[in-house]
Amino acid sequence: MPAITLPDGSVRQFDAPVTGTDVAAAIGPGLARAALAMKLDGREVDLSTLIERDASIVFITRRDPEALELIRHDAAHVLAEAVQALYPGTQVTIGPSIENGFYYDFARNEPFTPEDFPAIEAKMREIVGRGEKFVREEVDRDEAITFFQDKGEKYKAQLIQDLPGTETISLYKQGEWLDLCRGPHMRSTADVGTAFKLMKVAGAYWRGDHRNAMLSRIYGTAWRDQKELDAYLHQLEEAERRDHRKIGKEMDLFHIQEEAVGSIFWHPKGWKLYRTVEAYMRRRLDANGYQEVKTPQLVDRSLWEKSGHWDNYRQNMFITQVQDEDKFLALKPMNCPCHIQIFRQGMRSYRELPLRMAEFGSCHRYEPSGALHGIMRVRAFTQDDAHIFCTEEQIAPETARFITLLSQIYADFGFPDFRIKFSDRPEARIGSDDLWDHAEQALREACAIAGVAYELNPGEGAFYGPKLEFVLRDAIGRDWQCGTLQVDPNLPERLDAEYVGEDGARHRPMMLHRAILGSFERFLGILIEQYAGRFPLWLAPVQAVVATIVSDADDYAREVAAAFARAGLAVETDLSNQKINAKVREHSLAHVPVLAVVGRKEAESRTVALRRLGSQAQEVVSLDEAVARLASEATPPDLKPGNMA
RNA sequence: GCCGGCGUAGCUCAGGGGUAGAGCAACUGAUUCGUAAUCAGUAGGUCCACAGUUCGAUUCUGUGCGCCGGCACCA
Repeated sequence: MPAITLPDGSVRQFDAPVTGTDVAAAIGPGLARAALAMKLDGREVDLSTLIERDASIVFITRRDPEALELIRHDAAHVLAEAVQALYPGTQVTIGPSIENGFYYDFARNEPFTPEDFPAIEAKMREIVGRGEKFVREEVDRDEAITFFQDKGEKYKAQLIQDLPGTETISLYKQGEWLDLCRGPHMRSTADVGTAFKLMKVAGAYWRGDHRNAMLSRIYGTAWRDQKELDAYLHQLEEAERRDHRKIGKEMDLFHIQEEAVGSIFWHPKGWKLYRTVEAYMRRRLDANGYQEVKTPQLVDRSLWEKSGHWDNYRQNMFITQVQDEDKFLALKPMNCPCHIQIFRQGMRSYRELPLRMAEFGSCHRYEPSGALHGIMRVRAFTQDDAHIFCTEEQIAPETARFITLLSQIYADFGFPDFRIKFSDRPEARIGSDDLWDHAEQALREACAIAGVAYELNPGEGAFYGPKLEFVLRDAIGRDWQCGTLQVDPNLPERLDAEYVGEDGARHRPMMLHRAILGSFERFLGILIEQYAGRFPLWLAPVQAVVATIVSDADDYAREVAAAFARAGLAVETDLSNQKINAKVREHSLAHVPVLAVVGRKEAESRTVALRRLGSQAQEVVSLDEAVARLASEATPPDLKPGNMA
């Protein structure tokens, strides 16, 4: 007879097997109404699950974080039913809950369009309104396969076929409609509520494999209530406003045009921003024991053959041939082979290790057209690349040192939070298990030393070694890998890098590929979105505009601008024949952080009226004080007094 | 690369089988004004490219290119 333990530690005895529904009802009518599902001994299950033995229960109500996932998963089922009701002959495949919502992949000859959404949403509301109970049914595997095959649902039949033989096959019914599903579900379709919205249609490969058929995916978002849904939609709108492509245009930072797809035309202001970031990075690297180098763009095929890129990466490389010559040169897609060439010059000693070789390396990769995205994913980019040549014992301390540097740099750019993914050995790999054990252990150790947490990304390491990936999130919620650190024993081997050890013998160094920004292009895109174009003063490409109220102040305005410029500030003047209101508006829209307004009063008293972006307030200060204050604020974080690296 | 959508002035967009329109920006003139748009005027277009249908295509059809959203890719 089951004894049920509740989260508060209390125990309830039942003299016959009970369901979660029974237990909730026994506790009280409020809970009976609110409970959507439960955790039975830690496992999420339907409320209707029969409990025959002693167990602990935690009920899941709409308030709980787990509820969102249930709502979204159930919404996917409701979407599938609605689509099959409206478009007979459509096959269902899978429909999971995802961050912020859900999707369902359908197989249908006609693709869906957003014009179909109102009808589908109406049908979904109807299904939710009916409040059909979700009923779980466990079935025999072969019967289930036959059942779905007879229905013409060949994808579902295949799914079951490929499930491991030990897996229980369960179906969930909602009224007449049913779907293969592991569960759990809430009580009925009514629990989905009405705070959902279909968002977009997309193509997606069956089972995520590009060799398979392309299915029609419908994305939706679903929330606990209308308020949450509205907030989410509002957040999306806000994110769109921050899109770096839009702001890049508004602030005149860069453009891309058809004749150079995937490459960026940096405009003066954009390039100023780029140079600010580059100069900062260079100072940080210099202060951290890196040696900067510069290596060739065009490198003969033979080096790529030795490095293995010619065999494994050629389809992504831009290859050139000079007229009348039989030689193939390739634009480098990465810098590592070139860095090894520098390492190989002369004889290296163990005393030189760890040797940290950095390059702002211009790389070209022929990325698939569909991968291109503004300045975040391009074909011509500049990595803040470095390779650390070291011994096996130095992997952990060097990695820890790297993480510390990276954290400092991300913090300076306004990203105190980032995610670390630890990718360990993949199926297809080279190198002994012993070597992998060592390398993985070293990375784990480094994370421990640096005091950072990571998530495991199993099997996602490079074929030659494990890696850490450092991920930042853009305004629209997309994740971008920026930093990386990869352990590579392979390339030094292939390209024959060696050093003389303490023992007088020759040894292979380890190589750590590492980047912090990833590429300047991607990182600047993320920076633009992070600040929505309202950069902190040290990053802003135009730091101040001196604007006049009357033309009598023109001379003084020029004087103010000259004083600002002498203090190293990027300053412009606006002597145009416009009202101050118009000037304020114009430069605010251009995201200029400081507006220094001068009229007759300021010219006479040798002051300026400072107005900061995003504030209505103005502060009148003396010219000298304005210069001192702004110059100090515009100092890059690594050059601030007391903050030197 | 694949699926879908889109491509009209510098920008944001409207329109539509009879060779195009708005607002902002630009330019000219007037205005000298105290913190988010002063007024008036002028100029600006191979309606992405090519082919087809048509008396006639920017509009319809096809192909290509590019962009956007996904998917796949991302040493």
